[in-house]
Amino acid sequence: MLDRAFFQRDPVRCAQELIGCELVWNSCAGVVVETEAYAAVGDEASHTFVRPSTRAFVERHEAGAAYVYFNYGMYWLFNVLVKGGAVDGFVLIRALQPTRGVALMRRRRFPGPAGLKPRPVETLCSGPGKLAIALGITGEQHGIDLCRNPKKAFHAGSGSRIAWVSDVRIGISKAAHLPWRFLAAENPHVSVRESAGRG
DNA sequence: ACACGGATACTA
DNA sequence: AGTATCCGTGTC
Repeated sequence: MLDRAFFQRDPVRCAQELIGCELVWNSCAGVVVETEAYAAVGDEASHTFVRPSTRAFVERHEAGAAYVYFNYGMYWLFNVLVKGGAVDGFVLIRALQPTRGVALMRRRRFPGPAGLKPRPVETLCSGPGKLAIALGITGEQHGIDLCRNPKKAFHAGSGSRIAWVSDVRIGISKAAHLPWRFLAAENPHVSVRESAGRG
């Protein structure tokens, strides 16, 4: 399980090194294949820029705390607090390659009677809203310590370190030019492929 | 292309 | 109270 020291560095470096790690969430798990870094200071796209409540969250929680928030009236988005390095911030987990609990993920993502054609595994966690549904992450887990319980934690990736590429952040209207999105190279489980000419 | 839908932080 | 905004997804 990744310890607190892992998250006591700057968010960009954490976002890079989380690629290839495994996120374990109860009986489900997946390899992190897409992340984005946000800085707590000077980053217009970070909640800390406009929300006093988020700035208070940074103050009151330790590195490795889960920051879960509700967006677009429908989706929970899962971040981890990074604190204690050169700058504080968050890493948004944007996509996973499922490794355990795939059947349960499929039930959560596509409830109701089992369809005649099952959705491909690449669609289960290929986005921040999708992976929260697939893992069962909600606001109930907001603020929990991800360095305490191995059943809700990041774990070092098995085998060799996965190669990542960087790209601009997506889905935001401000400070989107920063190359703070990181993806596992040529991985079909990411939300959006890297734009041309990057890496 | 568009609808879906709620928390947060503004203005007043 | 009313308004603008928001790190998204599925279907049109």
